[in-house]
Amino acid sequence: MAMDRDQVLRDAAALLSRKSTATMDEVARAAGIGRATLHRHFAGRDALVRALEELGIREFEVAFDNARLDEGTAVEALKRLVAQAEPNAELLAFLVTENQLFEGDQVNEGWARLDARVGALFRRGQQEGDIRIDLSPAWLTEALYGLIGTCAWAVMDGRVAAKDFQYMITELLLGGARRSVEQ
Amino acid sequence: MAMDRDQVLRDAAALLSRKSTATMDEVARAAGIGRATLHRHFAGRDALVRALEELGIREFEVAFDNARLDEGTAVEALKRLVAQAEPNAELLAFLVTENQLFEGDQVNEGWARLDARVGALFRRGQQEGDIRIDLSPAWLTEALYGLIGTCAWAVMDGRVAAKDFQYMITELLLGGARRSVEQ
DNA sequence: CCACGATGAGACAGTGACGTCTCATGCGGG
DNA sequence: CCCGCATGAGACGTCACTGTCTCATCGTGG
Repeated sequence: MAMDRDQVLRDAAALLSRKSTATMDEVARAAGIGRATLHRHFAGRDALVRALEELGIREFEVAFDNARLDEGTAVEALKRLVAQAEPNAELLAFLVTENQLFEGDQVNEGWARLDARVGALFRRGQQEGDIRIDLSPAWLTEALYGLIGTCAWAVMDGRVAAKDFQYMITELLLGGARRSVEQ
Repeated sequence: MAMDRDQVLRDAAALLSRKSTATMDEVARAAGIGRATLHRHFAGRDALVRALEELGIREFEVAFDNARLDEGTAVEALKRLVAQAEPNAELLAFLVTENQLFEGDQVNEGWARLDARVGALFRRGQQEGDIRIDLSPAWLTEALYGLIGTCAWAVMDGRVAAKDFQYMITELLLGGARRSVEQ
């Protein structure tokens, strides 16, 4: 009976990230509930999107905490972060692409905080000599988001195996595609 | 007087990739034309999206040809490809995220051909020993698209300088973020 | 200078999604 | 066992977008 609000939001994100013009009815069916129930819990489409944003921020705050970004090397922390982010990758994919949220230059405070944490992680890696300094933390942050979203889509479409999620992202982001001598 | 059809499509892609629910009126204003004119050239929203798809495929076919993917090493060819793709990066970003185009598993033939060319490039790099074999060509292809789109957005939002476009993508995709010993 | 073609602005009806409502169903707790 | 509450299905009016139309304007070529 009790509708799993977070699960509904996750299903909505999975659909909307691929078909952003989806109807409220389509969203409801994708989540396995009726349209009326969807409207009972989210006043409208805007409210739904804002709830998605809130859930995303909340989940990633938790993921960041669980990844213990301050422990060990930045590289190790980044791998933990990707692993923690996986369950909400589709949500991230939706939020990254749906930038109508950030209209009017009033970037959401929560996102700014997350951006700062990721940026700080890359900056720490640069200071410790583990991360290249010719790639800006801002770009590395964007690239991390982009690769997580891209991989989430690739998994959804069956082009990448779900079990390879963390490996594909971290290996590409950290090591790159080029085959080095020592590898 | 003469409306630049391709430029209108590019402006539309830049807007729609960030706000996929944008109105036809918003698209027209973003392109600097009237709504009536937009409708004169594109029968409707579907026709507009299909025109975007066609333009994207056409432009990237040309970009691929100009990049001469068969010449030199795969790494060199990839760098040329990214450079050639830059003018249409926003278009690619829209097409990659707007996967409602590919409903019903009837993937557009043109896209399949482009995918095949990129995949073949990575495969050649793997065979020649320049590209890692533990990252599948399918994933590398997706990652390339994703990074181009992500970088296009980052440039649009001012988080990455436009002049760094090619460098940021190729260096991250090929070399990764980790600082190697010999670098 | 004139005529033609394209464009922008606005009006107009049609349409489809939205948001709200009611009612019947079904599960769970008391 | 029965009551209560959440849900699903459907109906309904509203509204925003759509697609088409007309008309005035503009600049371009003849």
